[in-house]
Amino acid sequence: MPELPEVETTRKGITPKVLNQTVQKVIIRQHQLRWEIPTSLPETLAGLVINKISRRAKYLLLKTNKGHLIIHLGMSGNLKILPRDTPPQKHDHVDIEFDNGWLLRYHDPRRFGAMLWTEEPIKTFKLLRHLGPEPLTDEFSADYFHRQCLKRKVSIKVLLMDNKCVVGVGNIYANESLSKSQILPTRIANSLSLQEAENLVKNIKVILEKAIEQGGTTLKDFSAPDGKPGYFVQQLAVYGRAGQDCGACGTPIQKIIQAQRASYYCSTCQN
DNA sequence: CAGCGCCCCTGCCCGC
DNA sequence: TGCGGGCAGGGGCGCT
Repeated sequence: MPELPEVETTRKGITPKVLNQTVQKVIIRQHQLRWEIPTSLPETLAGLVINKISRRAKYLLLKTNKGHLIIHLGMSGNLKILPRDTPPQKHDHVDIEFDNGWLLRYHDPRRFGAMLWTEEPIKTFKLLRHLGPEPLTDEFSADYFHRQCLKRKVSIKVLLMDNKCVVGVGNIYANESLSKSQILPTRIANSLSLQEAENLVKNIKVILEKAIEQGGTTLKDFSAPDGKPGYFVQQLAVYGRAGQDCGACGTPIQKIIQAQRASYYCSTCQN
């Protein structure tokens, strides 16, 4: 479900009801996510104030003065803000209740997500330590990206989804960025010219920013914490459009599998 | 280290 | 209508 724009939409959505609020109670109905939720989390969090809500890659970071609650939504997770006594439904695994009467509810059918706690500095936390730059920062520049390309022999699509190179670009936006940049997903990374890398970097930023503006992409069941769907799905040029005509030239969109993930492209527009 | 394939899990859609 | 197979927005991990 969530790539960077969806996680960012979630972060913005929960902030008004969660920031500076005190945790009153934590209910865990299902501990088994990607990693087991610490059994001690309810007692750890009780009474703590969430004093910052940020994002690193696709991880949401809820800071308290004792440590960070780290939430990942995996493929199918979402967070909802609900009135405290809303009855739970299937796959509603965790509730975090606040003093202000609102509830932060974690829902994740496939349970590929995670909810972890760390008291060490967030930058050295194991899962975050080796991550590449955020795509929407200046650190993710054409020069940087082209240097990364030159030393890699994988396809450009696979490189875009490698968190050591750049974070937050998942399958939808990798395909869409390559489409907009007129680069085939199968191109070997080190074959990109500086101009192509520059263009690709620019388009990744443009597409992610536009997707954030539109509340992300709702394919099946993603929605913001207030229940609103994301509207970027209307902008998709290639993702999920196998067999349909390319909007620019009419050639049917192709679908192939790379690294166990679907890639979509126009064989006329992309080279 | 780079590259690659394997999984974790549920739900839905499609073809028979 | 029922059932089996394939596929889905992620990404850490273990192997070569």
